[in-house]
Amino acid sequence: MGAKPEGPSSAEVRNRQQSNRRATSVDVAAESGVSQATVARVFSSPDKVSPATREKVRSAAERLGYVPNAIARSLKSQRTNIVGAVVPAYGEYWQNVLAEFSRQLAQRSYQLLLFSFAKPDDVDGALSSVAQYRLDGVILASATIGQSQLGRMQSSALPAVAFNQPAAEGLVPSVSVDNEVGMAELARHLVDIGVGTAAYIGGVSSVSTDQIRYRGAVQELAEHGIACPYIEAGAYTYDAGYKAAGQLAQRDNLPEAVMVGSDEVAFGVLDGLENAGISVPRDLLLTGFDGLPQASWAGYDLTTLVQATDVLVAQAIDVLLSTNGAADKPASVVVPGTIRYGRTTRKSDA
Amino acid sequence: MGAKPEGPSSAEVRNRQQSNRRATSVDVAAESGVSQATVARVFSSPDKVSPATREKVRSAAERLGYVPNAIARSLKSQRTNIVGAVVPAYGEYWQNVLAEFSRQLAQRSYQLLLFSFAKPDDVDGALSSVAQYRLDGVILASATIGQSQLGRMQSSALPAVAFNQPAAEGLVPSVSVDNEVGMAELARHLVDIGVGTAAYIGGVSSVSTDQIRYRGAVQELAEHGIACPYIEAGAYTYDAGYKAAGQLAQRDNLPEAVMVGSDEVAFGVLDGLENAGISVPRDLLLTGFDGLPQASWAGYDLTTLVQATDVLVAQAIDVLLSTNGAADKPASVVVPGTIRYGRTTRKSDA
DNA sequence: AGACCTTATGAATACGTAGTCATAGTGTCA
DNA sequence: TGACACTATGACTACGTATTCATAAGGTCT
Repeated sequence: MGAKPEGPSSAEVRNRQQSNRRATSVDVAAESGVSQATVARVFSSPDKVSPATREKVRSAAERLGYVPNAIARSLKSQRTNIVGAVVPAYGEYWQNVLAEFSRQLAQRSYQLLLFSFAKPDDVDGALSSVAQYRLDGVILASATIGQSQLGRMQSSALPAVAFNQPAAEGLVPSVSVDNEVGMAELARHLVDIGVGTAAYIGGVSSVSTDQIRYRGAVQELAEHGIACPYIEAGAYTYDAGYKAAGQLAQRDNLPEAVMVGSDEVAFGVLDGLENAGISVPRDLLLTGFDGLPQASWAGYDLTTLVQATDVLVAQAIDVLLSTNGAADKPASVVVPGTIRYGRTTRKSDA
Repeated sequence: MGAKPEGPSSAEVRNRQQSNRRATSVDVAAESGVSQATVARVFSSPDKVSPATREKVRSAAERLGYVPNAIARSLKSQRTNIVGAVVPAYGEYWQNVLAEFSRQLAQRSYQLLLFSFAKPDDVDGALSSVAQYRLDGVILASATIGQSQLGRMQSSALPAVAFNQPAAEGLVPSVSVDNEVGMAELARHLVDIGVGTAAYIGGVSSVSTDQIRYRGAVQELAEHGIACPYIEAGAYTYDAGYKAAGQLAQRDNLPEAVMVGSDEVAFGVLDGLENAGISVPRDLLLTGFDGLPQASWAGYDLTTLVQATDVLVAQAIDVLLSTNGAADKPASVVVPGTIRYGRTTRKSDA
């Protein structure tokens, strides 16, 4: 008789497993002989509970396999500990950014809820989806989020931060790399090594980062009397770059250098040029933008502007989670980039 | 007097904006003169409400800027419409898989909640985090999720599916590419083109996919009297492959072909070999595994086993969302891969 | 010892929705 | 016309937790 450890409790357990219902704080309260309020306190503010009670509750919880229900917690406390991210489904750059967000948010014990979209048209759907979950904040990545959509965000109570989306400045707090200066510095580098003619290959000309990066290149080059025609690849993909390079190669007057608006496109351009018999850097110099991991791979070894993704992301999270209602004007953080000097601008005839 | 469209309503709006509180179904009910229940029905099962009422409620909701609260809905309905994903934070392969999951889940109007981890030790934290949210299911990616952790998943009520994680078979429903046969087919391809000696470079030898892929290579090669020593790169990264290639190059007896357990490592191996003056495919043939987008890039043009990520993901989602309690044994889906023939196994002396 | 403060706990309530049950109204058939 | 089926709607409750308020116990100070 005396060897029976906890009679009613194990019956409890069996009942619950049978009914296949997760244990609640009420169950734990009954099991440990305290009130539901105390159970809640044990899991949310343990120091308000005496050590003895705490232990009693903890062990009861363990026995029942109790896990606090974050949904209920969120409903009551009005915070979800979840940050949303509206991001394009594809693209090396965004995948890297996303991974970094996820990592840093996890460190702060936030989760990341993903709202990805394949086509720009899907953004609306993603955004209205976002509104349903009462997130603690939302990251708006991708420049294909329109002004009107940003405006709607602005009027909603949801804290938001635009990531690398210069067009959002003034509407929504934003964090970006210094696109214009970065591209200008790359241009300056080309000037320094004696380039006399150049061209620029962008992804999609209507995208704000594309425009600003191009502007940086044009202005810097113009100061040295160098023109810089714009070529549109049509997408931010390897293939688009590959094709653009093919067309460029057919021209009779090849520029001495080509500046590409993003690394992923630049890889395509590089391979496309080689395929057309144009050797980089022998026949033509090449620069990228973003600083993707692949840019450092020996196969490419691309000169590019490296975005400090970790810093950008850290800033974005700071802005997002410290959005006190007292913000009169949306913050707008700009982080400088760093040039990575690769073989694609190493003049062989130097 | 008669020109005043809706007196109390606009006051309502102002009050709410002032108090900065989101409108609820109760507010909408008051505004439109119906009960809260009817408002709820308009948004969850519209066909149970007469068209007239429906319209009345919709317009009131619009006026108040009402958006249904998914948290409350989830609490009540016991389903969240959210699927969790436990995934390594880094690695090309996982990033691609994740993007595909996100895309396909969005299509089925599910959201993806990300639990990424940087080190294998962080998996525990991620998993206990997962348990708090009452997700509709969870995707366990990465082979670094241990057996005991899988066992715990199994006993929890949460539907789970292991993605490309052969070790999980029998414990948890799983979906994988056919690692063993895939690698064997690559080996067979090498045999067919006359390779006489080979080596295998894996990532981490304790990982189950690594072991199974190696087994596939070894067995097929053994049938043709070819040995295949195992070399461990130490990580599933470009750098690890690059270093491994450097060490391999110092040997005096170079194999005719090297099979690498994953594309990302293979890229490193390729560049590392070239760096050591070993030309692929002239001096050595090379195969990868996974079928990353970069494998098709002209710069690499790698022979590899392409995983049909879209199919794998679709299968995983199916298994996850159709997990009827009636499943006696965990399903275990294996999807065949397809060889991509690139320049890295194109014998120049043929 | 009385007044007072601190700590630990419980009872009760609210978060915003979905679903159950009851009810009034409307139409159908014999 | 009465019995019956069906539709549209409202009142009410439950989901599982956090928090406020009240209360009891214990400790401290003069």
